[in-house]
Amino acid sequence: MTPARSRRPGAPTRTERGIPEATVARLPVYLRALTALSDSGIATASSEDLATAAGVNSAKLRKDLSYLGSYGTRGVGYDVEYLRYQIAREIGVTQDWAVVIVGIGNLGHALANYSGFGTRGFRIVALLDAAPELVGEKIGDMVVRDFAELEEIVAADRVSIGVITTPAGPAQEVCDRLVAAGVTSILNFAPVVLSVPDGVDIRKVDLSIELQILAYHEQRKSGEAALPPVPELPAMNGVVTDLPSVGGGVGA
Amino acid sequence: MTPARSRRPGAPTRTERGIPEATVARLPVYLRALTALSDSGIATASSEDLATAAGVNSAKLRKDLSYLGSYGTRGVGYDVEYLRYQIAREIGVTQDWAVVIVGIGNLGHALANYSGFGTRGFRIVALLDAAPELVGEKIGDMVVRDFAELEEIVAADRVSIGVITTPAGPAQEVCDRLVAAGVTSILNFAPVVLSVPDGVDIRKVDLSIELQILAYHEQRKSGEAALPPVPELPAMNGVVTDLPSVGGGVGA
DNA sequence: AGGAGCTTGTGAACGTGAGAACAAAATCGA
DNA sequence: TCGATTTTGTTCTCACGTTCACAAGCTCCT
Repeated sequence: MTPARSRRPGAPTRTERGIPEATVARLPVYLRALTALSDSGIATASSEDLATAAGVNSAKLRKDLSYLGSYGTRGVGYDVEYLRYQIAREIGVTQDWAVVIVGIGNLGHALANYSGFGTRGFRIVALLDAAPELVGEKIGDMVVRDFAELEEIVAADRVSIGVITTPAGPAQEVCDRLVAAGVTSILNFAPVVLSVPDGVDIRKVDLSIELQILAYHEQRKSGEAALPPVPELPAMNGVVTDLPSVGGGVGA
Repeated sequence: MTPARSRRPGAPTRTERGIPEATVARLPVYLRALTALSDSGIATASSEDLATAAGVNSAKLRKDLSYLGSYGTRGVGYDVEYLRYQIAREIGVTQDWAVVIVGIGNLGHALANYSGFGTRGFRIVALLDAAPELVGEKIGDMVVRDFAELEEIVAADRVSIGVITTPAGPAQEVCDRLVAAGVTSILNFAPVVLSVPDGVDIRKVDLSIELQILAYHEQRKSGEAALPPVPELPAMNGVVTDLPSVGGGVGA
């Protein structure tokens, strides 16, 4: 065997850059699992414990964490509080991010009422809508303001994250205005593909797509033998195609 | 060369099984793009056109479509209506799927009010909540019913898809009840990892995770040089860890 | 003090997905 | 009728992500 007593050429140099995207997407899940363990009074957890709590494979979890650094102790596990802080810092939720929500329809309302933003990494600084009948409405301790005030608000509060909960129609225009105002991250609930310049991050949440993916698998389960044959240029009655936005309210 | 005049050993046998998961997740996007093209009165589209509308690479789109069969015409493109029908059929939205929503808090309200389910592949058959003060409330043309009626409703309406919009606490219990009642696909908005038996599909939509992913990239953009050094077992004041559910309302 | 027993961190194998490139097939014009 | 042009369907290659398996390293017990 003769295990070459490990002495790497260069220092390990914590990667600090280049965490795989798939790993980034799981870090918030680990953070939540760690919080749950912490609330249960558990001070130390093995990768197996953590993996179970987060619903993933333990090898994957260990590899994911290894991108952040070596925060565990062999033979023992991870210190829950310490690891929790490290992940929170890596994600960036040890500071508060200012957020605006555009489009105060049903979904915008729901997000605005959501009473957990203030002290938890994200701070809603404005609810915006272009419909005059909505402007001035009170939601929780906030008031809906006119979409025209966007630029002013973004500049004043250093807003970097925008949430779009408008219908599909005005979404691209709203997006363009957000980007022009200086927002560099967008969470889009409208059922459209938004185009943004390089340097702007965009993520999409789409209820209808999620349901359709479930429907596909559901059909596979129940319909095994009942699949209709492939029709040749069929009668097109009752073709189902799309689901409109959950949000609503911003006019042109 | 001697191109063996294509005559495959067996019939081409449309795969009919084994469409890659990544492709399945994009089919609804293509469906939406096709609907948009159709609404614009466009009868034929090339893979390039479609790819632009769907926000993907044209080679990827062609490969995705090839899993469904050969529905295009070389030198011409795709018949919009025909392809739209084929994708809708493959996904399974040419039929209606019965859906129940459990947890009529802010988000549950928003989804219930969402006026696009009826004629579009999914039909909400019940809104359920365990809180007595919510039961009986009218939302649109539906009435909130008691969660205790779940089993009866699932059996009567052949419900196969359940949407969970409760807080984290009761989510697993609600999930277990749904599964026991016969639901085999679940869309979960509660911020917990749900465990389900084999054969049950589950998908998760999580606002706080999406925001945290954006925050990570945002920090990378703005914080380049401002990253604090790694502290050794730091003071844990103000650590941000998690965001509670958007939904709410189901009591134990 | 030394060995037994755990658990992390990581190298290597494997599988899936993305993109480039091109042959096959269809239309259109001469 | 035949060649030029267009666009699909598919093959090949590369990159990424997942999982296995194990050496390194830590603690605890004797």
